[in-house]
This record gives sequence, C-alpha cells and structure tokens, in this order.
Amino acid sequence: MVVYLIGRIRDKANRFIIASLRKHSLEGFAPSHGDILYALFIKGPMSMKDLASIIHRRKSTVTTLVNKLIDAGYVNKESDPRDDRVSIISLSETGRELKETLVDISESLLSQLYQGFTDEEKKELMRLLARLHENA
Amino acid sequence: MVVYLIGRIRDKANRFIIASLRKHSLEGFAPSHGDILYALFIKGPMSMKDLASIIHRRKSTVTTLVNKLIDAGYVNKESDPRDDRVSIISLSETGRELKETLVDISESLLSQLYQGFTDEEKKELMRLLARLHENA
DNA sequence: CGCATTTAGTTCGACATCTAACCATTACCA
DNA sequence: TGGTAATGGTTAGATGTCGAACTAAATGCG
Repeated sequence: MVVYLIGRIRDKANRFIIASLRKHSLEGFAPSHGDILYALFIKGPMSMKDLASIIHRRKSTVTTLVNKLIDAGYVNKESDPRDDRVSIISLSETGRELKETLVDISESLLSQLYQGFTDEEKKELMRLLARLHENA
Repeated sequence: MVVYLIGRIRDKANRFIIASLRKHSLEGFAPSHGDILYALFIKGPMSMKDLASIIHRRKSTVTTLVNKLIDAGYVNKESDPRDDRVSIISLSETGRELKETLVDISESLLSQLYQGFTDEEKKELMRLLARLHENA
C-alpha cells in the first residue's frame, strides 16, 4: 500500500506540474524539462552528463529533453573548449525568464500537498521518506 | 523536496519490480501488467473499464497492456453476454499460476523498503502519505 | 418507435523513457 | 609514442502512457 500511495501521489504531482506549465504557456513540456531548467537556475551551465545525474535520467533521455528546450529557445548548447566530447548547456535569456514561473509552480504544488500539515509533521514525513529512499 | 523523494522512491520501486519480474521469467513486463494480474487475482474477472479504474490508467493504455497479457497467454478476453460493448478479462490457467510470484515480489519489495521501521513508524508514514494523497 | 446521447473499447499519433549500439574524443599504459 | 580502454553524446528501436478521434452498442427521451 505504501508503494501504491507513493505512485498515486507522484502521478498527481506530475499532472499538477504539467497543467501548471500549460497555464504558463509552456504547453507540451514535461516535469523533466522543468527539472533541467531548475538545475540550470541553481547550478549554472553544466554538461549533459551532469544534467543526467542531477535529474536522474539516462543520457539519451537528456539528449531528447535538451533538444526540445533548444528548439524552444530556452537553452543553448556549446562545446566545451577543454574537452571536445563535452557539451555545455546554459540558459538563454528567455530561459532565464522562466525562473519565477517554475519557482511559483513548485511552491504552489508544495503548499497544496502540505495543506493542514504542521512543521513537525512535514519534518517527520521527510525523515520517514528519506529512510524509505535509502532502503530502496 | 518531498516531491523529489517520492519520485525517486517510485522510480526505484518500479525498477525493483521490473527486475524481479525478469528474474521470474516475466521478461519485458511492466509494473502495470502486474497491477492488472493482481486486480484479477483479488477481484476476479472484470471489464476493461473496471481494470482501468483500479490500476489508474487510461482505457487506451489498458487496451495495450491487456493485449500483451493475452499474447503471452496469461489472460483471456470475452464479450459480456449482457452487454456487447463490454469485454470481460479473466485469468487463464497459466495466469493463475503467477499469483504466488507476484505476491512474493510485492512482499520482498515491501520488506526491503520497510527495513528498520517499527510498526508505529509504518502507520505514521501511511497516515501522512494518505493526507498528502488527499491534498493532491 | 426513432433519433440523439452516453458509454465501452480500439486506433492513432505523440512523447518521455529505457537499453543497446555507435561515434568521437580523451586518457592511460606498455 | 601508439594503440587500447574509457568517457560523453547521439541514434535507433521498443514500450508504457496519454489525449483525441472513432466505432459500435446501449440508453433515454420526445
């Protein structure tokens, strides 16, 4: 039953994110695209490999995700001068403008999920989930 | 961060299930196929619509999932004599034999996740997740 | 009764995701 | 130094999943 609940919550959170993105004229983008943008907001330009490791997706998946973001004009890709195998992904000007939107979405999702939770309950939930995560 | 943890746990649980299915010579099947079989074990034969509602997938998705199970010989589909629109899905003999395997997989996943948890902690986790689920 | 609406399933096209195979380039070592 | 191994990315093919359009059958209403 834990697994069931976790799966359902994940599904619903994903739908919330997709719907929110659509509302902010980001029609057709998935949570993973948001994850990539978010990583770039926080950590700045980085390689495909690092992106893959942060968002926990395979490198081939990151290739297609990033290509879509490039086509949409939100990120740029250039070759690392120090290593020609490496591509460095960075936010474009338009990409940077999405930061507020993504932060908003993340916060409103969180506040909806946590409705009626005390701070102590949130902490307890995080502790328990962290242990589940370590066991998995 | 909750959403992150939940997503990661779900991913890992799914991989655990897929790997376990493969070990039991159920190569190429996904957790959702297991969900369908499980529903049939518990509730007996039912329509596509009911299956979709129980496993929380769209009916078009259930069509393809069930087709794969039919091809593999684990379930049968026949028309409901009372309503020609309805297809009734039921377990075949080989399908029924999978019950023990699926129960095993489910139990070993659960016992791995819950390693080090007291009964009270499990209950508390379920309570908190249920509330998250209601809010979502 | 007859036609419009609802309902159960399938089909179609799109997409995120995976694995495996492949291509370049860099790193390592004998 | 030269060749083999490792590494970063892309491509190809498969699959679960979705929404939308479609078909067929049942329901409901005038």
